[in-house]
Amino acid sequence: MNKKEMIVHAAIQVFREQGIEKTKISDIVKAAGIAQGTFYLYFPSKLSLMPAIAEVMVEKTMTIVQASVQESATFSVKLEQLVEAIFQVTHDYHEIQALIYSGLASTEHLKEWETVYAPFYQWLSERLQEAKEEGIIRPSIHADRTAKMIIGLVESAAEQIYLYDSEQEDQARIQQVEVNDFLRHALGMHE
Amino acid sequence: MNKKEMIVHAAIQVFREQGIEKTKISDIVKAAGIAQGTFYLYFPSKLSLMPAIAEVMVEKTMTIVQASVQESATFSVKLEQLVEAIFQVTHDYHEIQALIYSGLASTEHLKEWETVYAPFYQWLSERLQEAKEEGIIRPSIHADRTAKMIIGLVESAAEQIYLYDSEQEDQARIQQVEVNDFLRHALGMHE
Amino acid sequence: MNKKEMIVHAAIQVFREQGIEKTKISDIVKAAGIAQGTFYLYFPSKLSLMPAIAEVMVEKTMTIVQASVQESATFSVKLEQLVEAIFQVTHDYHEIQALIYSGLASTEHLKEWETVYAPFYQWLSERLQEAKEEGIIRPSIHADRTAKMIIGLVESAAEQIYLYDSEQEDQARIQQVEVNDFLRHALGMHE
Amino acid sequence: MNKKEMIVHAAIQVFREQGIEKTKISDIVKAAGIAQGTFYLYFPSKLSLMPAIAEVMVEKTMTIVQASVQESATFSVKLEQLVEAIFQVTHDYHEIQALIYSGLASTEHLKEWETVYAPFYQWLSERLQEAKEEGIIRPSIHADRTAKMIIGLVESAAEQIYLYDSEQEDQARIQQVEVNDFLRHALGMHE
DNA sequence: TATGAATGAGGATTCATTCAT
DNA sequence: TATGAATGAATCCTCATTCAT
Repeated sequence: MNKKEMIVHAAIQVFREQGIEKTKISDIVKAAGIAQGTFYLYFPSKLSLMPAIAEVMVEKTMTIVQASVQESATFSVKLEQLVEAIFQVTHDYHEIQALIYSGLASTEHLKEWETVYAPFYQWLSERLQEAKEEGIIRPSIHADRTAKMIIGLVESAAEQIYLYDSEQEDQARIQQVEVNDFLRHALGMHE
Repeated sequence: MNKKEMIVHAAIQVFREQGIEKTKISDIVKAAGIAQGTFYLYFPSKLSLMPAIAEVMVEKTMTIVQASVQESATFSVKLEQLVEAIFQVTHDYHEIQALIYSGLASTEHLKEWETVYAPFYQWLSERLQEAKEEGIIRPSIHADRTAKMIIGLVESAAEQIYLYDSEQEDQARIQQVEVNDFLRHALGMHE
Repeated sequence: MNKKEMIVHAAIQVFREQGIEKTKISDIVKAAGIAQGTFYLYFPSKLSLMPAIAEVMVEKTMTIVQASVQESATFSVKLEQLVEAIFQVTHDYHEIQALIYSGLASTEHLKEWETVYAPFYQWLSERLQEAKEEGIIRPSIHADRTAKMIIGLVESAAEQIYLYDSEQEDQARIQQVEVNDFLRHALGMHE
Repeated sequence: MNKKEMIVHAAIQVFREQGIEKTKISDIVKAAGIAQGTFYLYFPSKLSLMPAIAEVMVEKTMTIVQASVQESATFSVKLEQLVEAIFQVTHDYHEIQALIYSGLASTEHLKEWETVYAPFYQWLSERLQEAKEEGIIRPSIHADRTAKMIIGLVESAAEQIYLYDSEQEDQARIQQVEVNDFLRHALGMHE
């Protein structure tokens, strides 16, 4: 892992522990095990870390999603596995997701959001397209748009749980079932 | 408009222009046309503004929603009008929504989120309950949870538009249709 | 004495003691008995102090010159008194003069030099003009130019002493005599 | 040109462009086209460059002076040629002269000033001595002191021009005539 | 209530200098 | 000799907060 990656990973860790506002650059470098000045060789400011962090987070998500979703499963199961994976990532990293969101939103890095999320959107879009061709979901589904909508919906549903009821695992289970049900109907799935 | 409101409105304006992080209290008081010290007569800190801002925003949203949704309309139409209203508010205030989100999320004001959004959730939950009782939507719908899910979905769908395609009104139209379609199926509406 | 003046005087004192380079803003504020931040209410940087310091120094010089030079004295004596005064000021403040020079020279404040020195130049120019009219100095003297030349010459002669022989008062005496002699001839004075 | 000279010349160039204070060693090495660490193989610090720069400047001056002043000319003409040469050098390098002055003055390198200027002072002192022996200038002239005084006077007169009227060549001409006149009288030259 | 100059702790940032390669 | 990434002490500067008026 090179220095830049070390900084990003240290930042994720520290941000999770104490939030962005309260995190000093000195905390990040301490966690990364590098000198104060070294930070500035790679990033001009704290906020400029955000796109790099977002990228890592989406990669993590993709990794978990791809590990969770079995190629051989039916689309219906795949969808459940996707929801499961997103709830999982949100559970593990919900502080970070809020941070990324605000970090990207509050800066000029907005445009990078699309780029960063692109592989995730694309992956789901392809799965939807297949399902549509197999007649498993209603033909009126527009794969690209629906992919974004589903990811948005599931993330927001998952965040709601950990936002308010951060301890209650039960709530997560119930919410997840509800989301699956909601999606199945929304997509017009039969069986 | 009293001083407290002046501060809140000045803050919304300045936050929209330069983001939360880059905004100093001195910027806010300058915009509000008051003295530095006066701020502290009304708010103990910059972040304590957030719930007040969120409240104003949700009020704006509720006002628009209630103005848009006709009591006499069918549930199906009501739902469309709700989507329309949320897209509208998001269009006008999408920067602020990100700010509120990050502002509430990054502080200890998290708990207030629920309070602030409560009237909106409740309003939709009641509409869903009615529709369920009238047999217009599937009986398996859990009104409270679904209300949150719908608002989350519609907001995230609307934000996606204004995040990337902030100028393209057409995109908004198409996305809106898609959302309506998605919701109708998800709720299991017949007719 | 207002805060701005307090800062300028503290800066002069500290610069004399330890030089510009080695002086931290924190040293200046400590000497001025004010808080760190207060400095920045009045000056944006250390170098921006220079014109203000130069002004004070020229005022000091003018004060000493005017106290030393008797209105009733002959021009010849006035000139000697002027030389005496400049050697005096240079003796007391030679560190500062180098600082002012480099401080003004190394920044964009060059134009202010003229303004700051103007009253001194003018005072001598008027004396020269009088002497010319009285036939005490040669008629070919151009009062304005010669005033600057004399001040430049005497300052540089005085600095040379304190630059190299900073302790040797004798050297100063001899150099002063030499300068007076030089000037008397240069001006074509017959007593 | 060896590395040491490359560094000195790069430093002169960068100092002229942005002043001493604002110049980082990294700027100098960039201009010199060498690596950061290489600087320290030749100079222990930024300020230790100053004597080397001063030396180069005095060499330049001496070269111009020696090229301008004809051995065969009368002392009167030699003096004019000297003034001409100093005005020339000041015109070309007045920023640097201020820098050297402040650079040498603000450090512990003060003693080196004498060394660096020595050949120039000595050259003029010898010319004055000759003129004195030939009875061309008044016998009361002290060659060594007067040499320093003259160089100080001419440099300060020249700087005044380029400090304020950096574009006005006419001013330089007039000032030069005045200086020559002033010197001729000061030295008590007949013929 | 309202003011705004003053505060000073906190943290960002710089940059001369080092040293393993 | 030459390199340039890494260092971290030194210092700048900000800005939330206070308080005398």
